[in-house]
Amino acid sequence: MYKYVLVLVDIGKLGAKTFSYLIPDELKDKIKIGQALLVPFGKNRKIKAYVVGFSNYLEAGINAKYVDEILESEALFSLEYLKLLEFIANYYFCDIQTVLKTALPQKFFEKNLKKYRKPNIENKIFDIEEKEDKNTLSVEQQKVYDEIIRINPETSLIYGVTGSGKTEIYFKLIEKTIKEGKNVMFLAPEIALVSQLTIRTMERFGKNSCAIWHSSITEAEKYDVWQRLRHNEIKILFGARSCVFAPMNNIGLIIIDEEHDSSYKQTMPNPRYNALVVAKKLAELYGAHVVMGSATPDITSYYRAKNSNSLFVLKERYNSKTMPKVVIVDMKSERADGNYGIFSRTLIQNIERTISENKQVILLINRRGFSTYTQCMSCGEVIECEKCAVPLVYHKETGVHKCHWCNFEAKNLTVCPKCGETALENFGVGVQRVEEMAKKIFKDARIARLDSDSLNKKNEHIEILNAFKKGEIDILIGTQMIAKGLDNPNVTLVGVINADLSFNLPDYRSSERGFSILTQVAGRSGRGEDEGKVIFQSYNPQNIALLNAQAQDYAAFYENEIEMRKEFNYPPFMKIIRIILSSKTGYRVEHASVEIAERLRDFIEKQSLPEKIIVLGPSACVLEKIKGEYRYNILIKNALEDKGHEIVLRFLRTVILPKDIKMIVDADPTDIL
DNA sequence: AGCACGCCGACT
DNA sequence: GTCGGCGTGCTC
Repeated sequence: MYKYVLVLVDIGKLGAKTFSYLIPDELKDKIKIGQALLVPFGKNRKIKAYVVGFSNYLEAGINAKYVDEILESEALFSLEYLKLLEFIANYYFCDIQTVLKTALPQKFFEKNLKKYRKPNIENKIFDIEEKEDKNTLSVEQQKVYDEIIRINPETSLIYGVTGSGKTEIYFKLIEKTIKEGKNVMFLAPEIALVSQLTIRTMERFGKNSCAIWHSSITEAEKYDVWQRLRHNEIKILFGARSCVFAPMNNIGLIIIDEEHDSSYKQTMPNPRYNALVVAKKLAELYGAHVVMGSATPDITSYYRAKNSNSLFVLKERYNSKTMPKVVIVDMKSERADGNYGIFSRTLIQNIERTISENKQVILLINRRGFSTYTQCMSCGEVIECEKCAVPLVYHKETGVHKCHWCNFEAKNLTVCPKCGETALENFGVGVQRVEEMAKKIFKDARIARLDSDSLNKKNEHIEILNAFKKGEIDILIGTQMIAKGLDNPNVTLVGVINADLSFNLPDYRSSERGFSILTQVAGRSGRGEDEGKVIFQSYNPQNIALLNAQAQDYAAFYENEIEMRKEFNYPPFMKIIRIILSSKTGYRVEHASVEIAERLRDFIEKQSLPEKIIVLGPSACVLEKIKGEYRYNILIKNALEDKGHEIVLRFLRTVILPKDIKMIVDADPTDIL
């Protein structure tokens, strides 16, 4: 029997920590993992703490106190659950407390200790009419479904062009899983998509035993859903990234729709987890299956699926709709012909025709604000954010120069901060400029803009989308937000103002992202009866990824991309772990980075695994200064999967940094800027 | 978070 | 000379 119980407490902004307490005799055998205890903390304070483990010894110098009592005898999570979180902590190089703090609803840590009543909230915001199951699978869909069942891989990838009806296959799989008495977790990358999916699925399966889990549901609801999950009252759980932390038992199937989407990876605070990785681990723990789907799969997912006989392809559009016709317009020759505008003649003509036919247009410009940078025409100074070393972006609507990295805003900036001349000019094209130009050119058209800056006003986003759906808007102009999910049969033209933008970031995944965005927007065109058209404007029309996107040929894109990945040792051939060091003082981080990289190389050399782990850097990050912090990064490429990970983890445990230097470790980063 | 310890300005 | 400012650090 154990002497001490290991407990998680939540102490303010510093995050959660674990502490050890003595188990009093009367509570021996009664304390279990996942229970809430009342423990003394600091001077005459009592706080709530969750049981996360047991032990028989203490670190030197610690004076353990006794547990007061058990607050909630019913466990809120299981040992398996903790194991999952432990895996995440190791994989993403952070401590288990941080993972626990992210995973558990905040309500768990509430100060007041009064007993919780079950909140009388229905986690069902929808009015659902159950529809009859009259949708039969097409021959191709049925074939894919049968193959998945026959081969039965742990992880399947359905690669199907937009509109090929992946959802119908998901439904069949859900049906089968539920019949077998198991539960389903259904993930989508964004809350809006989760809602759509939920409605469709509930129409099909009824709304009983369904629930939703993502960062925007209320704490009370989360608490309620948590309890229902613990009592196995939920059969289908819909959610976004954080849904993988919901304590669902008896999972038989995890569906991950739009698996290529970068939202599945948490980039900001630790743990920087990827829901796909967690889902696979979850599935492993429960003997469940993972089924992923995408029209533009993640290169790594596709590679793995292809090489493990778990790739399933849907080639045809459902209801045999034709794919939209895609045209690339060479903006260089447009200039040579004297058109220096944002819109090519082809695009203008097509927009005019589309509107005159009472059809709708979507224009994508992957850049917020009015312009891309502001320069002084007197001294040449480019206006940068003082804290971030990136150009400030002019937002005409609000008359403000804004930093897209720290949200700093300079108001009424009319004179050059360096030379004092009134000679500032805005260069480059952002959504706001496109909107302005479009309003000038298409005077009679009803035009709206949708980007993350227009989200400030509540509900504006939804109102715009509704208006567009109702046909009250002719041209919808937006950033990549509009590339996803929009299903509007009246849209027959999609224009991409600058198709080169996404390809030109100094990052190994920029081609993949570019291809994916272009393919996704292209898929917004021609979803109804009429054939769709897509126009990509480009200054580099020979770009292979762009041509692949034009041909909507993922397989060709994949073949090119995988060659590059192989040649330069990028994923899937080697995994990346990125160490970012930062500090207010530039030379301090630089020195620390050099030292750490050296020690890391030594450490790895001692393992004698030549060429299996490569350490690159340190080098200044592409974004070398953010929020006043200078940034350096070390890139580790690892061909040993888990073993390499383990070596890096062991090394990192030996690192002690001066406190003015911060370190972030990002496993499988989505970008390396 | 709370509560203690700790080293510099204006007060009965 | 002291009361108290909230900066920093610790809580099993």
